[in-house]
Amino acid sequence: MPKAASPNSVKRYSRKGLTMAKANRRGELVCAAARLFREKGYAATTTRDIADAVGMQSGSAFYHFASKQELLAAVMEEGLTGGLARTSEVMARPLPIAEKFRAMVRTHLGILLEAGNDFIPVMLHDWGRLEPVYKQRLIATKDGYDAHWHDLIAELVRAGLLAGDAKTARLSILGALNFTATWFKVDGGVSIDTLARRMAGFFLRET
Amino acid sequence: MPKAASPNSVKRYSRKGLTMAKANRRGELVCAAARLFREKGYAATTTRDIADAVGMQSGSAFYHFASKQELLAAVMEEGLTGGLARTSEVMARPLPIAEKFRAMVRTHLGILLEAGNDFIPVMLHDWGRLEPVYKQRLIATKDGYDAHWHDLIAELVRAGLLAGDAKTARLSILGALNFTATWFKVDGGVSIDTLARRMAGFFLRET
DNA sequence: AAAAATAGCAAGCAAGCGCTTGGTATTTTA
DNA sequence: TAAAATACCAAGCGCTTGCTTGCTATTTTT
Repeated sequence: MPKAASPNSVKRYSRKGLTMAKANRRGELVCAAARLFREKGYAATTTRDIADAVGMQSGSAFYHFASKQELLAAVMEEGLTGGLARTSEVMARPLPIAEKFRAMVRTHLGILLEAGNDFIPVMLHDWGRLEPVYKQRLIATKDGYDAHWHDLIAELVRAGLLAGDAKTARLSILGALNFTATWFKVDGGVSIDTLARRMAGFFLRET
Repeated sequence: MPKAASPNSVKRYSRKGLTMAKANRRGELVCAAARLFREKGYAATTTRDIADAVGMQSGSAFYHFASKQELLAAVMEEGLTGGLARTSEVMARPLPIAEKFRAMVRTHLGILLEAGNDFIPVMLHDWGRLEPVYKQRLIATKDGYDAHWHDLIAELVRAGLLAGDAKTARLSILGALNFTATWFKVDGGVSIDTLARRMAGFFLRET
């Protein structure tokens, strides 16, 4: 039985070790899925929509992904990997803590709002639609992400630059930042840079 | 042709003029739909799920609602009407502005997090799945809701109790509050009262 | 008491869904 | 250069979906 060889899911789509979406057909599917999931939601997006968006027959997408769930997981993993990389880089900068906070706010808003960055918004909106087995595969990366914010905000509270307890501060700040994904429009008059400066200024207690 | 008379959609389900869900069969459908839409999302919830939840045949729900979209609109309208009533009552109280802010934060968190209040969370999550014609019917109520927060926060900024410009403050605060709907668990150790006090304290600049 | 309105049930239809299958052209490896 | 792997296409299968239809039992109105 010469069964067709399908590499289906264990497949690198990177260049020089760095995650680089859209480098091949599989990456195109992930990007198209991310865009459509963000626009219409996971459940309301059909696998035909996604295949059409990259000029494929609807069944052909299942050569690259075993299921629609695996595609959703790939979208979120792309977002988490890219976001964690950007965030780690900012955290490693030798900056005064208030400046680091401003840079982190700007970076997080970039991850959420910059054109083409649909991955994390999909995760924020459709995390509940991802089956538990796929969630587990992402939680480690997700925790690494949160840890950076945990450390950053704990230090800001200790320095008296944020009010209240660290947990309330973290949940409030990340809630406010994440919620921008639901209302921010690229052509809405305010740039990401400006929004980041204003929001950081709203939270920080300058001394 | 003795066409069956179906009152479908123009139908009051109130008692003594006050919106009182679950008072009749139609109200039961709205509440069941709200719970299921919140748990699984609008698109992933079937009309059979909803009918089953109230012990109806799947087709019978369409005696009360012309379409699944009308059911979604009814869920959101129930949330907006109830939320606006609670919010207006708080705004009318003769309180010092900082106390009024604390009361508004508590009320808003109640609308989002109290058991059985699934309506506004559905609106926050699935607003994008509502067809434009239904959106327009809700926007007036939605604006009345926002106006209260607009006035409240403008006054707080003028009084020096909130930092930054009023728009940034409003978007940040409402973002932080609304995002609690995605992570708050009733059995998560912290009560709504406590959370409200902490979040209000995080935002306010006490003088 | 007749008529009409209310609130369903039982059955099912057409369209759309995720996914599978058998095959093929091209590229890569042995 | 033969064999194997890659990256699809064309067709369609079985199931689920929102919604419709014809009918009936009960309550309300005239």
